[in-house]
Formats: sequence, C-alpha cells, structure tokens
Amino acid sequence: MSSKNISMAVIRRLPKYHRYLGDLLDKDIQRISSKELSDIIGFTASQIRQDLNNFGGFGQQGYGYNVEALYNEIGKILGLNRSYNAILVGAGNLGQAIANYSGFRKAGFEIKALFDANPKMIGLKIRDFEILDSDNIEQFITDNNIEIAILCIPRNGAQELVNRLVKTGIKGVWNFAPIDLEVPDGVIVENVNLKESLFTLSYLMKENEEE
Amino acid sequence: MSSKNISMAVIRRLPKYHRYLGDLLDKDIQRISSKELSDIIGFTASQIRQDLNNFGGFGQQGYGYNVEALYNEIGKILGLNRSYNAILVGAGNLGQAIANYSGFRKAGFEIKALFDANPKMIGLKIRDFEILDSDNIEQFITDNNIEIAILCIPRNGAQELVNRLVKTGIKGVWNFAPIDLEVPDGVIVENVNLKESLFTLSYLMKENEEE
DNA sequence: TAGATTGTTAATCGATTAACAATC
DNA sequence: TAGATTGTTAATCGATTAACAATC
Repeated sequence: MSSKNISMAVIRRLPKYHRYLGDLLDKDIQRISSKELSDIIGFTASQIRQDLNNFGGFGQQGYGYNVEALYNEIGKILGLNRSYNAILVGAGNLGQAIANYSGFRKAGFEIKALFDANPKMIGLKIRDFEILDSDNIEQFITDNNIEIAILCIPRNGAQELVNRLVKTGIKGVWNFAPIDLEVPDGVIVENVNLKESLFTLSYLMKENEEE
Repeated sequence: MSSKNISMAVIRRLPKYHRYLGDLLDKDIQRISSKELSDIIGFTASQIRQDLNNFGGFGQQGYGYNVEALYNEIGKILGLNRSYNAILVGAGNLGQAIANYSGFRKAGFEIKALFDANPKMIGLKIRDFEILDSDNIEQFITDNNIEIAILCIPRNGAQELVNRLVKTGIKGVWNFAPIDLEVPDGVIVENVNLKESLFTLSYLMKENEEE
C-alpha cells in the first residue's frame, strides 16, 4: 500500500537512528539538527535528511528535530509500537543466550517457548522456559499466535523445518543457521551469519596491515 | 600496498562465495560457470565475474572456474590461510555460546582465554576454558600473541576496555556490544548488532503485510 | 574448429552528496 | 525580522548490469 520502495541501505540505517535517538533521550536532549546528529552518528547531514524524508517531514525549519518525537516515529516505522510472539528453535548455547537476553523482550519481542529436537534436552528448564519437543511446534504456533521463529539450529534440516513453519503461518524468521532459506513471498527471513561476519573481520585486518 | 580499494559491498559477498564453493566442494563438483553459480547463489553472473576479477583472473574462457582452486583463492583473500589467536571478553550466555562453537576454531580462529569482570565468574570452568580476571588482559595479550578480541559485554565500559586492548596491540575487534567503538586507524572493528538485525526483521514484516 | 565462457569495457541504474529555496 | 535548518531538486559518485571481443 504505502512504502515507495525504500532501499535496503536506508532500512538498515533506521535501527541505528533509533538507537542514537534513544541515547539522546536518555541524556534529556530535546532537539537535534541533522548536522549535530551527523557529528555523532557518522552519516552526512544530507543523508540523514534524505533518509527521514522517505517516511515524512519530521523536522522543522530553523529548529531541527524533536528527539522524542523522532524516536517514536522511527520506532513506529520499525514496527516497535506493538509486540510480537516468537518461538525459538534450537536450545543450545546460542539459543539459550538469545532466550535469556532481556533486551528483545523489552523491545516487544516475546519468546513464548523453546523447542529442541534432541530428546535429552526436552523437558529441561532454562530460566522461564521448559524446552518443548519440536514435534509439537505446529500446534504451539497455532495456539499461541506466533509470528516469528528464531532459528538457532544447525543447517542440516533447517530448510525442512522452515517449510513446516511457513505452512503453519509464520511471518518472520530470524535465522542464525548458516544457510540461505527459501521461503514464499509472504515470509521474511533475516539472517545473522556469524562466520561471514568473522571472515569479513579477518579480510579487513589483512587489508589493513598490507597498507 | 595492493588492494585497489575494494568496496564493502564486494567484501561482504566474499564469505558467501566461500561458503557456496565449500558446499560444491563437499558435493565433489569440480567446475562451475558464473552462470551456474549465479543460479544457486542469487547474484548475477556478471556481478560474480566482476567481483572475482577484483582479485585476479581465476577462471578460464570456455570452461568456467575450478571449484577447489577458487575456494582456496577466496580463502586466501579472506585471510583464512593462517590462524589467529583471540580472546573473548564477557563470559555470559552469549560469550559462552561463541566460545563453545567449534566452527570458528576450525576456520583458524583460536580463542585462547575467556575474561570476565564479575568476581563470581572468575575461576569458573567453561569447557576448555577457565574464566580469567579482566584485570590481567594486557599481560595475557602480550604473552600469547593475541590479535583479535571478541567482546560479549554490555555497552557500559566497552569503550574503556577497547582503549586498553588497543593500547596493548589488538588488531581486530569482533564487537557484540551495542555501541559504535572508536579505534585508531590500525584497528578493525566488526560489529554484530543483534537488536538492529531484529528491528530490520520487524520493519520488513510490517512492510510486507502492508502490500 | 566450433562452442562456451571468461575478462573487461561501456551503459545503466541507484544511492549519496551538494545546493538552495522554503519556512519556521 | 534575521538566522537557522529543513525538505527537496539537481549533480555527482559508485555499483550493478549488459555486451562483446578475447580465448580456452
């Protein structure tokens, strides 16, 4: 309906605006110009104004932007003005780390259950969660209005699992498995590939010392 | 010295080439054309050839690319033909998850020790590691030829810690703390910001259902 | 050789930056 | 009002795609 095709480059800057504006808010700063924001966030003032104007005219000539209002607007743009029910699949080290991190819940992302395929894990208690049997995922998704699945599983079997989740109506997948999942149009996959990130670091370190 | 200024867009695609070529190698596939690779990796054949030719002419007209040779070349470009000594700071859930993941070690990144500032954690055993006192980081870095620091700590105090690490000669920081660290020219920071990733997912889910 | 596919140049597309009139 | 700063158009820069001669 809306959205005049915002580029991924812009979209990936939005959470950073949100974070910096939150910091300013914590410091009780009430207004900021694109120039001042540029100095702290590192994008050009021109880019900041262009980015924001994709979504509306949030500023005021001669004044700048109201920090709180802009923070709230960007929160809304990011879809943070509501909450999401999520499940986490793969209750290994990484899965537990993510489940135990309170920051996601504070932002409105509520992990309702942990699932694992390993019989030894099923039934174990991890803080607030009992680990459930992956066989019952479909029922749980339907019963608890789950929209997001967080995948902390090995790449083997990941695609098959996603096929099941998609069939049950999952709308978003936060994927930590090192595989590019295939999903239909109505489903979004956001990948976190730690190995790719680490390899980028080693590339840049190498390039850096060659100079 | 070398490097005719490769763009970040190209650099971030390199680990993906490496992964897909590794998969092909596992399947005993010996040659691949840019067109075939395009079909499985999802970049255009033209882009693949452009990307690779930034680093050398690895292909052969009429034949394509030798999978194993190209895999090895990209590994070398990424700096994976050697090993790196690393420390991990912040032995909480996430830190332990990363320390326990064997894939990084297999790729040549050896975590030599875990550090934590919390007295209750110090001395605890996590698999192969005893958690050490953060106060002794400088000595450990010097004694063990540590190049990479993995930061799994809260943002509070992260910059101060990095200042210490940089002073001691750390060359790369893999940063999981939600803060943009300031480092001098000779040091690389690669950020993994989980919250920004999650917020991107929620933005895309929202945009998707609006259509 | 004929066919296939690269390496590379040129064309296009998209994103960033610069500039400035509008306006608070 | 005068000064500041936005919103927005135009200019520039960079990245992607297309095309094709080179060549295996």
